[in-house]
Amino acid sequence: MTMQEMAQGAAAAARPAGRPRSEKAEKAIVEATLDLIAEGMGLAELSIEAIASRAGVGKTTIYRRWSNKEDLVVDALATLKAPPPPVAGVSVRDDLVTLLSAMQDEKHQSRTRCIINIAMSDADRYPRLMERFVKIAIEPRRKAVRDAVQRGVDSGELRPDVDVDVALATLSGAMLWYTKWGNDDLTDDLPTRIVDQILSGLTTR
Amino acid sequence: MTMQEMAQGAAAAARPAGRPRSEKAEKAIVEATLDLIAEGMGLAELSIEAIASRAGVGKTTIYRRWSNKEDLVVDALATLKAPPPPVAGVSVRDDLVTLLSAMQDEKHQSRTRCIINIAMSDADRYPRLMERFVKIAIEPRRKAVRDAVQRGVDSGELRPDVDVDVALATLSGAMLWYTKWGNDDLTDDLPTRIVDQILSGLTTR
DNA sequence: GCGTTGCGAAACTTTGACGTATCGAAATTG
DNA sequence: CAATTTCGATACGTCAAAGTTTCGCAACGC
Repeated sequence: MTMQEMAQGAAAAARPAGRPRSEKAEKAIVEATLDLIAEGMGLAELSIEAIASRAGVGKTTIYRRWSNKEDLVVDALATLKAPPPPVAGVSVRDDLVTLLSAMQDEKHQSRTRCIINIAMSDADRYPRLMERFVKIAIEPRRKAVRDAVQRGVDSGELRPDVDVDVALATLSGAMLWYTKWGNDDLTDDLPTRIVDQILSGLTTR
Repeated sequence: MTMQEMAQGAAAAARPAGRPRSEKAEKAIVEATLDLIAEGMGLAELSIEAIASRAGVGKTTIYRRWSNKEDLVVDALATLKAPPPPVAGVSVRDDLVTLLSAMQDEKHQSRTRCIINIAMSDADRYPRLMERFVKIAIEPRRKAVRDAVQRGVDSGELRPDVDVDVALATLSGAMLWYTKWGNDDLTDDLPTRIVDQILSGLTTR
């Protein structure tokens, strides 16, 4: 074995000779998949042929990489690097408003709308997909809100007996509710109204 | 026309002679449809043949009554008479706990699990179905919570500046969140914890 | 340049559900 | 009993999508 062969084996991990797989095609396939999901297509209706057509790619090129639809979707979703929702600053109230506003904005960005659609519609079926999906998409957002609330408890800004889990469910659930069944009147001040009302409570003081 | 013919015409609305349609078969079809939906089958995967098989019925018997899948599902869902969630009593807090507890219980009853599954998964596609579905399943529950909150505002138990819509989203959304992504630790006191925390707020007093 | 492998396009087979038709049996009216 | 209609079962043609194969061309290593 020559030194060149050794170096090649280590670096390229045994390039098998022949035309290398197109990185561009792979990208296009993943993009097309996410686009179709973002447009509201459920996993059941999502067809390989639609993906191939949208990506301008032959079906062969897809099947050479993924053996079935679920594998492809798993990988596609994995590329949605959970952007740690915009980090926050000083007051709990402002942090929460920032996080909820980000959630609201994401409903309009087609790329992250995937997350909502999949999570709401196809979560139960496709359990294998869900495991990974929760990890990459749901958990970071959950953690961001949870951390903000916990920070408030630690700093004394919030009551020490606050149930962080319930607070998380309340805040995120409210945005979820409006996203799904709101009357399209998702005004910009909605996150503010939600946060302020949750923080101050409903009862007369 | 004899009197007998008249009476018969009025009572049976012109029975056309021949074997009458089996009420039992009709029931079995609707039941099978709801069962399959409750088991997590989406409308896309739901097949007429699966319904016929489950109901122990020929496909003919289905197609004789409904011309397509959507019509059948609409009628099936319509049989889920929205049970006006258990009426409430005196304090807003108790009323809300009652309503949220009812929501929690319904997640375990397969018959009403249909509502959640359909609402979350197939709401966007099938708009014609949604119109009727919202009316019979979503709206009554929404109204019950909203009324309870409004009652509290009117009685002075809640602050007069409470945003009823936001309160509704907060309460219902929290339960929705737990139902969908909760850690299975849906303890019986969850509704109590949610209501109490929303009522009292998070900030130190 | 030559062998190898990937490419997109298209043809192909298979699968599963749709919706219709047909069958003998059963239920009902007259 | 005769006519009519529904019953469950099954077979049928259609269609959409899955998944496989083939083809001519392109890209890479040697």
